[in-house]
Amino acid sequence: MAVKKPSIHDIAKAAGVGVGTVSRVLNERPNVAEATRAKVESVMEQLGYRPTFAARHIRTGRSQLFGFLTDQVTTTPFAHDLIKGAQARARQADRMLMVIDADGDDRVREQAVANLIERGVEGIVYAAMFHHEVHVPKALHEVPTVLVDCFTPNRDFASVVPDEVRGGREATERLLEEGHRRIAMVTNDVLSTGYPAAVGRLEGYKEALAEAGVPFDEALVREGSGNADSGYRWAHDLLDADDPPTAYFFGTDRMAMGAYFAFTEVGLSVPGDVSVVGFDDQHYIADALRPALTTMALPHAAMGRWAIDHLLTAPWGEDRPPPQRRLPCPIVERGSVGRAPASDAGEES
Amino acid sequence: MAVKKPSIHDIAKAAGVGVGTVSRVLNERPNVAEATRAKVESVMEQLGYRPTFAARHIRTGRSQLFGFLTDQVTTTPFAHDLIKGAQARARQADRMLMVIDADGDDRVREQAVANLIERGVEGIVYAAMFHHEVHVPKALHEVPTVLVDCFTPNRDFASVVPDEVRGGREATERLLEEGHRRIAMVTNDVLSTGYPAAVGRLEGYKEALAEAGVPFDEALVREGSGNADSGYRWAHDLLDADDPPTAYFFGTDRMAMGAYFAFTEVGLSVPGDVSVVGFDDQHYIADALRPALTTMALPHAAMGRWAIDHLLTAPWGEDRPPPQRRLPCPIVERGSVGRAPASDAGEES
DNA sequence: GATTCCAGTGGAACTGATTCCAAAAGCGTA
DNA sequence: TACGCTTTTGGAATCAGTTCCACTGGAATC
Repeated sequence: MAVKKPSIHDIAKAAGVGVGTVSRVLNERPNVAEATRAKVESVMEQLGYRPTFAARHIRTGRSQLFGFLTDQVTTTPFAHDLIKGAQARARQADRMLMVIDADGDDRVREQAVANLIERGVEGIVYAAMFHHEVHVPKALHEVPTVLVDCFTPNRDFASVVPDEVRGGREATERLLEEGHRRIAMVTNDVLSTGYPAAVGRLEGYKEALAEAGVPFDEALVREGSGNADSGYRWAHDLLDADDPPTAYFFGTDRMAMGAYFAFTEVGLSVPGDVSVVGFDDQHYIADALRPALTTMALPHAAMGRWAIDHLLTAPWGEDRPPPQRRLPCPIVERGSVGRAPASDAGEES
Repeated sequence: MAVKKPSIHDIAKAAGVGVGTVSRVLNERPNVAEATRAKVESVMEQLGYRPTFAARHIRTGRSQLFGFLTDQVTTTPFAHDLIKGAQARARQADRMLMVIDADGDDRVREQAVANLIERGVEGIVYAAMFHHEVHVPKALHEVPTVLVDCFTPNRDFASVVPDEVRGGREATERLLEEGHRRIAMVTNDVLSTGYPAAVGRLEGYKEALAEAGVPFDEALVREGSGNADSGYRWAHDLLDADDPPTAYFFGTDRMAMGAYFAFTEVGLSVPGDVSVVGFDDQHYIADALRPALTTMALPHAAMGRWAIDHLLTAPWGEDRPPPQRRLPCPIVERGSVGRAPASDAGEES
């Protein structure tokens, strides 16, 4: 059977040196004679030596490890970008990531945090899959923590979330820029949920209109539910109006997709007849639509990166209020926004 | 500043017992007097004791850890189901998962494997994001490994992949069952790639036709490229034929989505006029289409589960050829398959 | 009353690294 | 040749656990 893995002592014996010397070679410390270093290295090579990380960890106290915990059933394809962003930053700092999907189970969640702490993580990223308020395991207070795409009621953790208001504003501005004045907005959830993604995007929409001097018209707003069906229905509903909108801002790409079907059914073309901006940049959908959908990207990778970066660089243990960071949602230009019909264009024409 | 974390020795001293006793309590070993156990536990509670996993690992040699390595830029939302499946199985066995996205970079990949080995992983899952042949870092031979959704040329690793042929067959059978006889098939990639997903699904399509006694008709097959545009174009192309198909089997859901647009444009309704089956079960698309798309699900969660299960239970070190497992792609019935028009129905009617 | 037996316990040895101190070796200069 | 540096080296102590062996003391058996 496989022989026991060699330890630093085996290497020392085989190379005829002391363990200290082997350790020095391993860590590329100075003050090792070139000949000795070569000798030790060749012995390591020969015996197929691999250092045991756990031993180093226990002695130095450094685990070089971060925990990454996602909080609930992730029916979204978002998780991966978040993880990738976090991991990229972690790799730069020579750290690894332990990913756990708690899958909406509170016991699993608690257990996961305990496990991570026992494994000595230097910090934990707690990521939600959509922007909302969360209640986290109390054990998180034992270790540096950053919340991603979520926040606690009393803001007692650092947190990084998308800037929904600004996203909504910029989406609307893009449409105004092309001369549109009758711009419909379908929220990505009912407002009564209080979700920042629903409330904030609408808020941004209003801000942009106000700034452009376009009066807000209640009749152009619908409370959607985020899915394709909802987009389809509300699009038809808005199309039935006396003076239908020339542009649509949907709170999700999925709703925009549903709306595309509605437009196709009534013979309207995008962006010739109507312009559309989505939200989320689910590129599998946005890229696949014809024409491809212009949409606001959620800064998942950036949030993941920010979270790890904060864990790496922030001074922990001090008591000042933890930062609540908002990251912008960049617009992704594809092909669904066009000039407003001349008859409808405002003062710009 | 925060006081040093208490160790097992601190607990022993505080509780007035030996370290051995504390260890016994910690591991719920027998032969500890009830009073002692209670005393020790209360002290642990008081001092906020957390065992240090690394120390246990180093002594017992058990890391309770698996590595999960994805091999390239994962533009797909698939990764997450795979991870979830693997993690669910790992949790059952009280193991954790270290996830690394190598992102197509060979150096990162090598480095990642080395890191995982140094961290003492009990095994590594190497997952591709689409079914194809891969070349893996040689260091993987040092540790039990399972390949997911991929395989090596000489089959020297255990591997678990979707049963593409069977998936293609069952998708086609579903259509035949409803009386369709002119069934188009658009492959999810050009066949010259040799990808099992492209070649295999077509193969299954042919098998199903043969079994049903329906002659294979070259004119009903197109080599697609997987994306929505490709589906849109080939659908129009097929619709232009003298005797257009009554049913379509697309190698990806995205192509099916593109085709939906084509059907809408020419005024055909699904499933009344044409039936459609997709592949991949990208539910964000499949659920969002109207009607929702019937499609074949890739067994991602099942593959992840199988991989960890194999690592946990297979006898390692023996030399028999590693298993090459194929898992079925279950059909997900939604609403896009209907009865063939009477005029077109075969002997079944 | 002596002899087993065993549950309960303490603590030394060990795991594989790092760290640090003391000692050895090498080198230049007086 | 002796002296003082610096460089190089060996190895004990340490980290936080587990494991195992030896030792109690009380109950059961003879």
